This record gives sequence, C-alpha cells and structure tokens, in this order.
Amino acid sequence: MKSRTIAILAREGGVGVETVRFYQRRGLMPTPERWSRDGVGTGVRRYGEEDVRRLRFIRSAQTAGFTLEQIKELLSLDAGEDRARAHELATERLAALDQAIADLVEARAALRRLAGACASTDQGPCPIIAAFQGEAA
Amino acid sequence: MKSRTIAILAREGGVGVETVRFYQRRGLMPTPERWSRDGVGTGVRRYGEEDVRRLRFIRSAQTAGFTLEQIKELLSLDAGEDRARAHELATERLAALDQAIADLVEARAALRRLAGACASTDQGPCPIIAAFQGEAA
DNA sequence: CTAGGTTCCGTACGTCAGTACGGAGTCAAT
DNA sequence: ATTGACTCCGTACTGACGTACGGAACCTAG
Repeated sequence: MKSRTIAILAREGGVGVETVRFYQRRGLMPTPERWSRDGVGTGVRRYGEEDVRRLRFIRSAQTAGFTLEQIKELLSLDAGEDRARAHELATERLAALDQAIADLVEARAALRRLAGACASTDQGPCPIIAAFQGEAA
Repeated sequence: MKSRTIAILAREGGVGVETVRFYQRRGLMPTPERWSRDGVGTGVRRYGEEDVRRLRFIRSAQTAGFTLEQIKELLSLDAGEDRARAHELATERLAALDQAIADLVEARAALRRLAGACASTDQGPCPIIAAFQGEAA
C-alpha cells in the first residue's frame, strides 16, 4: 500500500516534488508520518493510492477553475455530510464555468476573424484590433 | 476628440485608473503629451476613441488567453505588414484555446456529476473526489 | 562502507497581473 | 482665491501559484 516516495507520488500525479510539498504546506495534501522499516533513523514519508487520487483531484479541480483555497474546502467536505455546502460550491463554479466557456468561445470567434483576415497573402495592413470588435465584454 | 481624462478612459474601458497606468508602463497603452489649454502649467493627458478601442482590445485579447507581452506584440503588429507573424500568433493561440475549451467542458461534466451526486437530500457521504474520476488529464 | 541519489525543511525567489500609497501638481466650480 | 477632486509619478505591496536553493539526514547499490 503506502509504498510511494514523494517523487513517485509527484510523477503519478503529474506535478513536481516541490509542488507536492507546496500543497502539503497549504494543507491540501497530508504529510504522513515518516516510516523507517528498521527502526533506525527517522525514515522517509510514504504515500499510497489514496494520495494519488487526491493529487489528481486537485489538478482536475484546478482546471475547473477552483482556487487552492476552495479545493481545500472541497477536500475537507469530501465524504462528509455537508451536501448543501458542496452543492453550493459546485453550482457556483458551474455558473462561472459556463460564463468562462462562453467567453472563450467568443474569443475563439474573434481569433478566427483575425486569423482569417491576416491569412491571405494579400498585401496591406492587418487589422488586428478591428478583428476583435463586436464583443460582449 | 481627445477629451477624456484617464479616469474616463479607464471607466469606458472597464478597468481602473491604476490599470491604465500599468499598461502605459508596460508599453501597451500610449502616454500622450500633457495638454494645458491655457498654456499655464504642464496640464493633464487626454485620450480619444482610439485609446478606448485599444484598451478594449487588450481586455478581449486577455480573455482569449494572450499574455500582456503577446498583446503588446499584437498591438505593434496591428495595421502592420507582417501578416505571417500575426497569423502565427493567432493560430497558436487558437489551438491552445480549443484545448482550454475542451478542458473546461470536461470540467463542467465533472462538476455536474458532483452537483448531481451532492444535490439530493439523501443522507450519507458526498463523494466529491470520486465525481472527478474519469478525466483525460 | 562508501558514493550517489533522494528526502526533508525552511526560506527565498520568480511570474503574472495588477493594486495601493503618498506627496506634489493641476483643474473646475464656487 | 480657495476648496475639493483628479492627475502624475515612483515605488512598494498583494495574491495566486509555484520553483529554486542549500545543507543535513536518509536510503540503496555496488
């Protein structure tokens, strides 16, 4: 079970060792006890599947636009009974996410205009600013 | 024409005064000459339509995920002849944008699972981390 | 048992995009 | 002419998210 060193955990989670340590300092990842098999010295911390899942969740939640603070709260809510709060955080973020997606789709349209306008081998000026006119903000 | 003070420009562009000044320092916005109507004193800078459009462009390009450095380059390219470079920047960003949109759509699906799982009035634990399993990364 | 690679830890530094502050100058209205 | 709001400018600080450094302890293979 708990057989991974921090480097292996980091690799499986797709982040750097320093990032895991950073998450530990921020309270997002646990800091397990050191583990010395022969009872000599203080040993080294070991991590399991659980920790990998947790780490991957953090990355996913970040993609969803949660801040580390919010992710920390979600983690503390996980498997807890406070459905109301979890639901609240999720739907709040869902709305923001829909807005963000809409904005990006808008932006993509503008970029297509830009790419289109500046793609041809025609001579003359390339109206970059103009390509972005007609936005909702 | 050039009748706006920096506060009015900022308001019309949807940013704060300090942000405009920040963009000036970064070379994204021009720093027009001071303008004293009666020739007394050093006067105050005034801005026109052109500047409002430029400011709005900056905001839109930011939504599209360009960094301020890249936006600066786009602005220097605007109305210039370097179509190749403009096209390159646009298509590069377009690809990144498509990826970002795909990620967000993924994230939205995960959030819907989460909201769904934690919406009911059922008792019991709320599997937040589990709701995010099944991602592409 | 020694050499090397890792881990651990605190602290410092880095980037991006602002935001705030403080004092002097300027403008507009009363 | 004075008051009060706004401008200008440099410099410093913020916040989110890491990334780097350096020395001591530790673990593993040869």
